[in-house]
Amino acid sequence: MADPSQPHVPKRERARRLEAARALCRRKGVVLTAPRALVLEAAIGLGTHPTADEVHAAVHRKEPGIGRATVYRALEAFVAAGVFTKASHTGVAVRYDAIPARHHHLVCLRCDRIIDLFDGGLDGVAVPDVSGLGFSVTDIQVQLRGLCRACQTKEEEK
Amino acid sequence: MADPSQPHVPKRERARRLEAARALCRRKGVVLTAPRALVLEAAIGLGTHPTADEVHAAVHRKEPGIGRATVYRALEAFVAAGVFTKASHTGVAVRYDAIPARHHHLVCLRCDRIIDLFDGGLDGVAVPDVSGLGFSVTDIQVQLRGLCRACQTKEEEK
DNA sequence: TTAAATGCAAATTATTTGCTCTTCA
DNA sequence: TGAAGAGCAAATAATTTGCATTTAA
Repeated sequence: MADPSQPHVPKRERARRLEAARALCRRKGVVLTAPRALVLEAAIGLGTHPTADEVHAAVHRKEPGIGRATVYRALEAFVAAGVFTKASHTGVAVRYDAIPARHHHLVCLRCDRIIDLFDGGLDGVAVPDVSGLGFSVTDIQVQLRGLCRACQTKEEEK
Repeated sequence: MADPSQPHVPKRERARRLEAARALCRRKGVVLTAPRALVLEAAIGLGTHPTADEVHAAVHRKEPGIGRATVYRALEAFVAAGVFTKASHTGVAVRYDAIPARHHHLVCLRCDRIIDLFDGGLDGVAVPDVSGLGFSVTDIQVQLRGLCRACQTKEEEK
């Protein structure tokens, strides 16, 4: 089931990513148990931006014994270690934005708070031409991810 | 329950936003029924980036008869009309990103597909200084939102 | 040998849907 | 009058948690 809008990632590149991810796990002290190794491999192998359930399905095909919770927990462990990131999402609930004017967002990775950022410099970012990918852009937005003040304090306390 | 990390939005500004939103609804043919008017007011009044449930709670305080589904449907109607946007989230499931290298995303607003974009120009965007907001940035990412090729076709068919 | 990871099932949370009743053009 | 919106309850989907068991440093 190839995804035509997702440029194909060659096998060599995926192998490279996998090796880099393994190395990062080692460095960060994330133990690569057998189930986690499968999760890592599946998530990278899928190539797109898989959901936890898609990863679970792929893993489950190879090793039916592996449960959903294990996959969810492994993915979160990878995110915590900086091996993966979450794309276009924080928190479990949709957040609505009532400001029509162009603006940007500070996204706290710990508490999912979103803070508005009005910044002329960012507004000036030129929209690259992605028509070659068949994509039509209606909106451009910069996300700065990190920790809000409150969460920085909480992290220090740990 | 004021949110200290969210700069306070003065009453005058909120009133302006509310009026602009009402005008946009009129122009887009979104009928502002009584429940929808309350949703609009609550979502803008909350000032932050509320979840559907937070909006529902606020509306419910004023008018206990209004159900959750009505709030969800109203918010989606506003998004469809371009009155609101979704901040930092598309789709209902978290999507994981296995690419550690700096890159950006095309986000399809219709099918929630995420497409990687490697673009030197965007990589060069300078991170603005937001230490004044107490925020520490670890990552900057540009999101281009719009419609992927497949969804453009589907929209035309409608 | 002990803290961390797993597997399963149950619980929670977020969102959607079916259906009937109401409302507004 | 006829299509769109509302309200409620039930269904579905995504994610988390509790707990007994296994595994890796």
